[in-house]
This record gives sequence, structure tokens and C-alpha cells, in this order.
Amino acid sequence: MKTRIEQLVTAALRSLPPDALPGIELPVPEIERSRDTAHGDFATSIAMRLAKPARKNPRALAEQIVKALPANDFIAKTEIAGPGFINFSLTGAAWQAEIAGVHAAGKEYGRGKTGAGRNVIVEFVSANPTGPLHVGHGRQAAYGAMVANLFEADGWRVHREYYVNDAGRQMDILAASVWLRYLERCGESIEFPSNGYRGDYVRPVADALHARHGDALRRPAAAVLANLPPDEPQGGDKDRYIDAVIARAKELLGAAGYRTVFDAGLVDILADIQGDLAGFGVTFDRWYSEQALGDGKDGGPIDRSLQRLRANGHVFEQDGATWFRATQFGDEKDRVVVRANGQKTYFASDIAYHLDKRERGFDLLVTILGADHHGYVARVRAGLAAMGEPPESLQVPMVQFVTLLKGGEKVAMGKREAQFVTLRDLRTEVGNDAARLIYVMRSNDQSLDFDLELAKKQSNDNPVYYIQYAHARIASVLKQAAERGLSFDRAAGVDALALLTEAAEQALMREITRWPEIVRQGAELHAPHLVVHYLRELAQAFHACYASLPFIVDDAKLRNARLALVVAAQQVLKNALDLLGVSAPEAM
RNA sequence: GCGCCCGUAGCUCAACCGGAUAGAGCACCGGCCUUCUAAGCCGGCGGUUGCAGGUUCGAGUCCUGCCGGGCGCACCA
Repeated sequence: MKTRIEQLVTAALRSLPPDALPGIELPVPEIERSRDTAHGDFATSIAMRLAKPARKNPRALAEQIVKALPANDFIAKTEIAGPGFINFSLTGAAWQAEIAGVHAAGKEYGRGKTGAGRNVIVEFVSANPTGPLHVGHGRQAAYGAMVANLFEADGWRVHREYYVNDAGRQMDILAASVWLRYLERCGESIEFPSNGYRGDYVRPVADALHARHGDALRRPAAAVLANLPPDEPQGGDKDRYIDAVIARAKELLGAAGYRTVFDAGLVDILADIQGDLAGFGVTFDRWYSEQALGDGKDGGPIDRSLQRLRANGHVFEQDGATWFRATQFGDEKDRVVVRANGQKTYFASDIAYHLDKRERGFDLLVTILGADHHGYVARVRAGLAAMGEPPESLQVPMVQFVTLLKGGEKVAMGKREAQFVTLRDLRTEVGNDAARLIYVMRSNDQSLDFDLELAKKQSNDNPVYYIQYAHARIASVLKQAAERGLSFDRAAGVDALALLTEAAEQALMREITRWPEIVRQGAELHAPHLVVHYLRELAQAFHACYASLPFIVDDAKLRNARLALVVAAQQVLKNALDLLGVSAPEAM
């Protein structure tokens, strides 16, 4: 609907005489829903925007635009108001046609064409497989899944990906932690490193390792601990200590033995993460292994990206390390890509991964990150630019932190400590529906207070129930009608929509037709919270209708018309809830 | 010190990436169930949009400087 007006205004602008807008590049006119019905249904400020460059009076320009509007059958009235707004009022038939469109399109209603079949990769969660997902990852999962769904609904071809950080020091720390728990299981007595993964989840991994390999990987505690530097409690450095433990594990176990322990941790924890996300209704097309970045006959994406940087003259050697001159591309400092010890940095993997995404043919790269990773954006953009890829092809929406509230009190969290609240705990506590919806109801760059009590409350202050209740109520109305032998005749209802002239009906009709606009805007701004707010407003418009008018009336035409309206509302509620991954119950 | 995000009603947050009189929910006050689910509806109360300047026909939104909160600033991942 908005798009149709947009097209009309665009056509009008194009048809203006050349002296009206001398040498001005025509923008896409922005059409807005009028806040106040006194200002019509839609409005545009295009005349005011163009008035200055055109050196014209805005109202006079508005007159010209209105006169140039192509003939059409859905605008009842145009009006020039205030300093130069053009207000549009639609005909009743236009609204009715849009509701008929909901019935015709069904679950397709609301889908847009902005993506035009282009490819977007949405990477999200990507938590290190060193432990279970916590509630913060849950927000990234819900948010990322919804952003991906919005892109899809807006006409993009979407690929969902999880980048598995299965290489690097953190994974070695996990391997060491698993091995030490395994040794404990075998009966060796070893103080657990202060920088190891202390969570309870490590023990079952160690137990499973023991079940498969018996004591084959056991080494005496004395051998493990011989000549290690002091750990932090003994006045030493916890990082140096854990690195020494890792080195000792590799030494005592040999490459194959170490690999066995390492993989035990990786496989079990990754399986836990995958199971948790699947249980949350969040799925991926690919789990992309960081280890794979170094594979391939040409050395893999890492070597390819380094070669590209080198060929473009953007690397230099200093202090034995290889650096990328990121400052030439807007980053605040240059970045090491290959350390003096020959190891490639995590940053080298990052840019390699993003180059690989481009090489796989994605037009748009959307990487969703936790707010603590914001420093990363400038670096990776710089890397893309230096490799000759458009930096603006990378978009990085960031998700702020989650605070859990229980009885108004903050629930303490912390990943490395033994106690932290996992996504799985949260889902068990409040259910997937409440978690999915509450996670995305706030703007992603707003930190979120997740109130556990509110999420479980079955009342109107819980938005989940408020919205689902609207859907269930409509289902109930249809059921009632059928039970009374007054079943809904869709075609008759759609034909009779003109009978719906009550204020509440009109308001609901307008609300329903906003859905395509919400999809488009939500996708463009990566803003799932707009969908939640919209759902509340749509549910509100329905509940208001429900309270003021009976649907199951004797007059068959009116009854079918009203049912056609509420069924359209139900369809849109369902479409939006589906995108959110929240169920739309038939009864509550 | 530098960078990113945030600051809007008592509380939690919106406000269509510059538009018309800043909107919801919760809380509080008052109404509405013999008829389709009251998990609901209707009405009321509530604002110097952190502060000070600037740009603009127009600023919660953009710019500058302060104040306050969060998060980052590795040859860690």
C-alpha cells in the first residue's frame, strides 16, 4: 500500500516539467503513515525536502506534484497541509482490497521484494565451543534467527551460518580441562588450574572419554605437574600456568592422544550447543569450522587472504611479525596477522573467513556480534577493503547484554565460573515462546532486562500471552460459529467487506495492512523489535474490536464480513509469530 | 586517554534511519462480564526527551562540548 503511493509520487515527480526541479536528482519519496487521521492515511514530506534545492515554495511545489499524480482508483483525496505535507486519504475500496489480498496471499502476505533474490549470509551466535550457551548467546540466537527470517521475508536468499571457533588457545584450555577432569576420574589428584574451565559440564565429557578409552590416556600426577610454573593462587601467572599445562598435555599424550582429548571436548560441547539451538528452534545451513580456514591445496582462505593483502601492498614486517596496514583503511591501529612465532592471529582468520564469504558469492554479509566485540568491525571492514572487497557489504548489528532478573534482583552471571545461567536453563524455566519473544522485544542496541517472573506470568503484562491470546480468541470465535452451524464463508465475507464501517473495524483493517511495511522496515533496519511492537498493536486493535462488536451475528453478510476481517488479522498474527519462531495457539 | 552503544512519563521501553500535538505497557485512580475466552476492553493521571550550544522551514533524531551508565582498546580468542 505504501509502495503503491510511493510509485505514484515517483511517477508524478518524473513527469514534472524540467524547470520545476532543475538538475535535482530525484530521491525515493518517503511515505509515512499519518499519526493523526486528521492528516489523512498517508503523508509525504517530499515537497519540503525538494523545495530548498529547487528554490521553490514548498506548498507550490506540493501543488505541482499533486496535479501530476497519475490517475488511480485508490486515493480518495489529497490535501496539502502545514508547511507543505501532502496528505493522502484512501478510498474504502482500497482498504478492502488490501484485506482481500491478505486472504488471497495467506501465509505469503507481507513478503517483500527488497532482496530481489540477492544472497545474504547471516552469521550469528558463533560462541566458542568451550561450554554451554548462556543467556546472552540466547539473545543473539533469537535475534539472529529473526533477522535472517526478516531478510528472507523481504525477498533475500538467506544462508544461516555458525562460525565454530574450533582452533586456538581457548580450545586448548578446554582440552587441558577435560584431560585434568579425566585424570581425576582415573584417581589422580591434581589441583585444578585457576584459568581452566571449571564448569560442571566438563566432567561428563571427561567421564565419556574415560568410558571410551579407559585408562589409556592416564599419566601420573607427578609427571603432569613436574616443573610447572606456579599458578595464580601460588603467586604465579594463571595464563602462563595454563599454557604450561597444555604444553605438558601435548608432551605426555603425544599428538594422537592429545587430539583424542581435544576432539572429545569439541565434539561433545558442540553437540550440546547444536542440540540446545535446535531445541530453541534456531537452525543453521552450515556450521563453518575455523580449522577449515587453513585447509585446501592452496593453503585455504587464510593463505589466500594473506596473499591478497600482500599482492595489494598492504602488509609489512616488523619485530619479526607480519602486519596488516589497517590504518590506511580507517582502523585505529595496524594489526598483526602472523605472529613472530609463526602462528596466524585470530584476526587473520577473521578476514580470511569474510573473504571466503565473498568468494562463496554472498552480496551482503551480516555478522551479528555481542556488544563486547564492537572493536572488531573497523578491523574486518579494513581487511575487506584492502583485499579489494566492498567494505559496506559487511553489516554488523550488535546485540547488547542481557541481565536476568528474578524477583527484581539481578541474577549473577559469569562464564568462566562454575555457576552461570545457561540458555537451556532459561528455556526450561520460561519456555521457548516467552524466551524467543522477550529476547527480541527490545532494540538490539538496548541492553535487556529479562524478567523471569514476568516471562512466566499468565497475564496481560506478559506480551507473549497478550499476543497469543488474540490468535487463540479468533480461533475460538470460528469454532463457536461452526458449532452454531454458521460456518464462515470466506468468499462471501471478502465480498462484503464494505459493510465494515465501525471505527474499531476500520482501525483493525488499517493495522492489518501495516504488516508488509513492518517486514520491509524490520529487514532493512535489522529490527525485530518492530515486529513485536507491531504484534502488540495488532492484538490490541483486535481485542478492541472483539470487545465492542459481536462477530457472530444473524445477518449472514455482516457476519461473514466481520469474520473475514478477524481471519485476516489472525493470518497476519500467525505470519508474524512464525517469523519470530513463537507458536500461534488455537486455544489457550 | 581513545573508540562504540545507551540516557525519553515513577518503572520497562517505542517513535517509520530530520516532519505535524513525543506514544505504548506496567504501576496508580475510575468504569465494563445473564450474549463469540475478563489471559480482555474503555476512560483518567503522568514529559523542560541528561545539560549547554549549533545546523535547519522543522531536532528525541544531525553536529560540537560537557554530565552519567555499559562495553571495548593484545604478537588472547
